[in-house]
Formats: sequence, structure tokens, C-alpha cells
Amino acid sequence: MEIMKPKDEKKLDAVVAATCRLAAERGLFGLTLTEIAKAAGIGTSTLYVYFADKEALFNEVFRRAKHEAVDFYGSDVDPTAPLKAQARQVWNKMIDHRLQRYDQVSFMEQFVGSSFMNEESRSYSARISGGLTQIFIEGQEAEILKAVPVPFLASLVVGSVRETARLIRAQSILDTEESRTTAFQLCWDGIRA
Amino acid sequence: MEIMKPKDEKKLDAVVAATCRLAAERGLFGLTLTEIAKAAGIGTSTLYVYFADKEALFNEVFRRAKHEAVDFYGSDVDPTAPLKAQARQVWNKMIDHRLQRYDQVSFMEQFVGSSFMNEESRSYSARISGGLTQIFIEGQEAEILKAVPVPFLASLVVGSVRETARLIRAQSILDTEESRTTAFQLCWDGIRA
Amino acid sequence: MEIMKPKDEKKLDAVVAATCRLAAERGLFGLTLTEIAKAAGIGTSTLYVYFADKEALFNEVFRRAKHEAVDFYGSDVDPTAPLKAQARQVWNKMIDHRLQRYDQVSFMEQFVGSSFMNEESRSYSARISGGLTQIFIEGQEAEILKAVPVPFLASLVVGSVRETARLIRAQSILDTEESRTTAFQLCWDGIRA
Amino acid sequence: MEIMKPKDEKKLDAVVAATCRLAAERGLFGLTLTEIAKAAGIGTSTLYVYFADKEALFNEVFRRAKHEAVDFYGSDVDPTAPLKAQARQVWNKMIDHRLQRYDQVSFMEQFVGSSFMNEESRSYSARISGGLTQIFIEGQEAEILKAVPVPFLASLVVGSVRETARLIRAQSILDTEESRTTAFQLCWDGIRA
DNA sequence: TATGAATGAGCCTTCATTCAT
DNA sequence: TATGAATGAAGGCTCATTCAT
Repeated sequence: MEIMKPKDEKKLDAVVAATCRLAAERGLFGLTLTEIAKAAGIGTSTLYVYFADKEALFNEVFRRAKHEAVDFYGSDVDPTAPLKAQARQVWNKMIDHRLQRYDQVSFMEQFVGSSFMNEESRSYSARISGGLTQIFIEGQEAEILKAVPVPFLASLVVGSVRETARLIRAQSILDTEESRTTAFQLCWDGIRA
Repeated sequence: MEIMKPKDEKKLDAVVAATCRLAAERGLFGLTLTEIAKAAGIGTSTLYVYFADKEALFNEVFRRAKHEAVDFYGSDVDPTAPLKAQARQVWNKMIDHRLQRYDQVSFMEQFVGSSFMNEESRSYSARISGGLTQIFIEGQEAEILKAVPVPFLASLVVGSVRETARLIRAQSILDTEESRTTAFQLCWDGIRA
Repeated sequence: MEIMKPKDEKKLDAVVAATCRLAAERGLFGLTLTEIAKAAGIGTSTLYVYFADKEALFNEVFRRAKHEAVDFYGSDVDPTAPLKAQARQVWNKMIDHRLQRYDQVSFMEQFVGSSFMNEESRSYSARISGGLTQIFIEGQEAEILKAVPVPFLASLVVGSVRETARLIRAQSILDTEESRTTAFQLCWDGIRA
Repeated sequence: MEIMKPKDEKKLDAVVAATCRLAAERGLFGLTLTEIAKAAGIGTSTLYVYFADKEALFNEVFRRAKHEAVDFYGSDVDPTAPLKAQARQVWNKMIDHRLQRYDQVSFMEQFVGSSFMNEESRSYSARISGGLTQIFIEGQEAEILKAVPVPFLASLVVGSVRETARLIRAQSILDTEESRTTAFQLCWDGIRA
């Protein structure tokens, strides 16, 4: 019921992109279907050819944004590199994702916990962040990282990434190699043994 | 014109509390005056005895939440304690605030940057977070904390607090002294020199 | 049921005056009871001590305005004067009334035919314009005025008065003896035999 | 932005007609969109397909009523006829318009000066009443009409028309050739030299 | 009597959704 | 498939009226 006829993938993409962009610019609520359709260059009622209703549209956008996020992280980190370097690669990718896919991230953060979220999206949201966990476990086994439950480590990294990306977007700091190295070093010092 | 007749403080409090609770539970956006009034136990039109309109209501709720936050942080940290202990005290208070005033924090995070925010709220939002900066500066002068721009330090702490509180609320970790000490230690190791 | 307790005539007068003034300034519709009460210097709910409801208030204001109009015309014209002079006196009084009691006239014109008008006011509106008819009859008997049904004569006079007063208020013409004489002469030439 | 999508001219006409009729019957003020829509046989929200808001609706109705008035007076008077005959023709047309387009005239009289009137309508209202002025000037040059400022002449005619039409509508007099001739004669005697 | 506070009813307006083509 | 037109449902807000003092 969620998505009906994925015939014209072009239009679907336009809708998804428009929705994310508008959500980032003006907020997910009260984004109207008229606005979305106009931004996507189609008629309002055409949306109903692709989506059962507004909730289905949002959930599909969420599914795609999540999917693209996974793709974004897809290119695995170099397993032969030192663990800190691997961690830095992942950290970098997380920052890049928040910056380069800002619209989608913005949409997702507004969407999560909203009343639009259906059960499928809720469960879909649970998994993710695979690569990070793997590094944590390896790092703990090698006694490079602190021997604390993984959520503690993950929290610091996620918090670091989120706040650092926010600083960059707010232009409170510049997005230079130096800045990133500094920010990452704080994060790394926090989780290393 | 923001708030009109603060005669019955009881009702006003009920409205503010209901608004924060509903914002935390179902999201700030899409929240209707009917819902708020019902939750506060008054008629919908009675809201207009206290507030000029929906925007004024939200801004007043924000003002109160901010005010309570300031009160919450009010009791200063012990300036004679070692810096790490002082930092821990602030970190603890931030966690406590996010847990004990969850509704209000949730409301504020959703409200900030929303189209409901008026100019007064915007300026009101600027000040805050005084205690933390002071500790950072002292810590850097004493060469206890890393000699990096303050925003880097602040980001790690804020990210740590936010994510740790989230873990506790999600019951991914228990809110014990041990858990807090662990989480804080990661944060501290990140910012210390 | 119309009027309840005419105890405090002062307040009642204030309400009537305020209603007429506001009706003239901003229109009879959507004049609110709150505005009227404020302009009259009393509390909104106090209006209900004097009037059963809004409709009753308006009808009472109408009754009073009508009554004052009758009083205004009260001082009879000089029956010994030539008929044209008598007609001029009445015509003058009608102009004066429209200018000096503009608020009341404005209220009445807006009120007549409105959905507020109850049956009593409707019948009350029928009588009036006594003095004019008397002159017409006398004038026709003396073969000074045209021998046409009185309504034709009355129409021209009423139309003349209304439009002349409008010109004066719009400052399209000055309210001088000369202007009035000119305007009246047209009217008189129309009705005289 | 005044009128949005004049696609279904039938519906638009129904709305305009219904609005005028209701304004004439129950007054322009207090008229609700629900009433108008119901009288026009459409859903309330459908009104917003054709008009931006209530004010736009009223202004469009005014524009159309004014336009139809111009059309009504369109067929010029016979310039070869004697001046009195020309005047009679115009006077007749004015009466006819007030009788045959009563709803529209009633709407316009209530609308003019109301808070609904926008700038466009205000300017639109300025022109009109061209033919009458022309006759006055010619008549004065030919020394057929009184040598007084035109507004005095116009006032008597307008007043005559208005009151005569009112008499006819109230069935105080019959709308016969004789009646009209009588009423016009009074008017003519008033303005002629 | 006088009034501030409270509210139900109803208005204007928006918008997700359906209908007709 | 695609869409302009239509609309029911609901939201924010106003206001005449009532309540409690």
C-alpha cells in the first residue's frame, strides 16, 4: 500500500528530492502536498498515483533517505589501516553525509518521532550504523578502545559528529582538514583506552 | 501583547505544562489548540484570554521553559573543587535537566528555529550556557584542557550530554552513578589536555 | 424584554451615544459589544444589565435616535409665514439634523433593513415626517404646490435633503446660506405648481 | 490575485448573483461564505478555487456589478433629441437600473465605503455617471438649465431617481408611464432655468 | 448592580483527498 | 497516466453570552 506504481522513477526522485529540500528549508510541518508537487514539477493529484497518502509519501522518502545513507557509507573503510585511521574514515564519512546530504538528514531528523512515522519506518530506523560497531568491537578486543559497553562509545562519536557538523554548517568553524583533525582527536581521545 | 491576563496562574501553568508534554509526546507541529486546551482542562477559546494567539502561546511557553532552565542551573558549581569535579557537576546538571525537564527540553528543541519563534524569543535564546564556558577558559589557562578553540570542547560536551541522556531515556543504559561516571569519563578524556 | 432596567440613565445614554458614534465611524457591522462597552466606559457584561441581547441594544438605540429626531423637528415652523418660508424652515431642519445628528442618522440608515431590526422597530419606522405632509397638503390646497400625490413631492424633498447634506459633509459644497438657498430653490421649483 | 481561476464561468456567475441577492435580502454584513456557497449550490471551500478570500470575492462582485451598470447605460441617449428628452432618457435608465438590477445596486451601495473595498475597487468606483454631466453642461450653455454648480443639479436628479425607485419598489406608487412622467417633471422643474 | 473570566457556536481559511476527464 | 477542479473535515480565531463573585 505504501508505494503504488514505481513506473516513472524520474518523477519519484523529483518528489523525494523536493520533499527533503523543502523540509530542510521550511520545516517538515506544515509542508503541503501542493508545495511538494509544485517543487517536483507535477500536479498535486499526480502524487496519488505514486503514493497512497501523505503519510506513505513521507515514509517512502524516509526509506529512500535511509537507503541513500547506507549507500553513502557503503564503500567500506580500509580494513588494513590502523584502527584509529579506520575510525577517522568512518567519522569523516558521517560528517560528509551530514553536510552533503543535509536535506535528507534534516528530513530524517524531523521525521523520526513524528506522528507520520509508521511501524515499518520505525523498525527500519533501528538497524544502521553497522560499520561503527564493528570497529568498536575490534578496538576493544585489541585493547585500543575503552572496555565499556559499546553504546557509551557510540554516543560520544555520534554526539561529536552531530555537533561538529552543526558547527561547520553554522560557519562557527571552517571545514578544513585541520578543523576535522582537531574535532576527531577530541572524540578519539574520549573513546580510546 | 504576548501574554494578556496572567490572572489565574494555575490555569496558565496547566497550559504551559500541557503544551510541553504534548510537544514531547506527539511533536510540536500539528499540535492543535484544541488538544492543548483539552489537556489543560479548559475550553479552547479560554486560551485567548491568556494568549493573543498560538504563536504568543508558544513563545510564552518557551520563555517559561528557558526561565526554568536558568533556575535549574542556578545553584552554581563549587568553585573550590578541582576543575574536573566542577565539569562533572555541570555535566551532571545538564543530564539531570534533560531527564527531569524532558518535556520542556523537547519543546525548546523543536521550537528553536521554528517559524513560531518571534524576535523576543530569539534574543532570549542567545544567552545561556554561561557556566560551561567559564570552566573551559579556566581549564585551558591551567593547561588542564586542550588548547583548542572553545567550540570544539563545547561540542563534545554538548554531544556527550545529549546522547547520554538519550541512552538513559531509551533505557539502553541505566541511570546509575557508575553509568554516569563512565559516560563522563569519555567526555572528559576527550577534552582534557 | 427589550430594555430591562433603566436605572442609570447616564450609562444608558453613554451606550447609545457610543453605539451611534462607532456605527458612524466604523460601520454598524461588526461592531462588537466589547467595543461599545469600552467606548461607553463600562464592562462588557454590564450591557446585559440594561439590554437582553445585542439585538435589543440596537433596537433601543434606534428607538432613541428616532425619538431624538422627532424632538429635533419638534419646534414647529412658523404657521404664519408664507408657505415657501415654512418649507424652507423644514428643509433647513432636515439638513441640520443630518449634519448635527450625523452619528444617529448614520446608525439609523445602516440599521434600517438590517437583520437586527425587530418588528417593533419596523413599525416604529413607518410614522415620522409629520410636519412635511402638513405643508404639502396646505400648499396643494392653496394651489402653490403641484397637484400630484404627496409621495412625489416628499420624494423630491427627501432626495434633495439627503444629497445636499451628503455634498456638505463631503465638502463638495460649503454649508453657507447661499449654498442652502441654491439647493432649496431647486427643490422648491420642483414641487411648486 | 483578486480572481484566481475563472474556469467555470457558470459557477462564478452563480456566486456573484447569489452574493448580490443575499446582500439585498439580508444585508451585506453578516453575510457568511457558507450562506453564499449554499445559495450558489457549491461547497464552501470551492469558493477558494475562484477567490483568494472573502474580500476578493466581494471586490469581484463589485467589479462585475459596476461593469454591468456601465453596460446598462451603454446605449447612448439620442443626441438629436431635445435636451429635456435626453434628460428623461437618462433619468429613465437610472430608474430602470435601480429596479432591474436592484440586487446589484443594493450590493454596491452597501459595499462602497465598507472595509472590504480594496484600492482597485475604489478607483474603479470613481468613473461613471458620464452621460449626466454632459447633459448638464450642454443645458447650462443653452441656458435651459439653472446656472448653478453642477453638483446641485446632479444632487437633485440623483435624489429624485433614488427616492422614486424606492417608492416604486415599495409599491407606494405604480411604475407607469404616467407616474414616471410626473416624478421626472418635478425633477426637471427643479433643474431647469 | 457591576464585572472579569470562561466558553460554545460559528466564521474564515487551509489542505489532504477524491472526482471527472 | 496525469491533472484541474471540487470538497469535507478540521484548525485558528472571534464574539455574544453566561457564570461567579
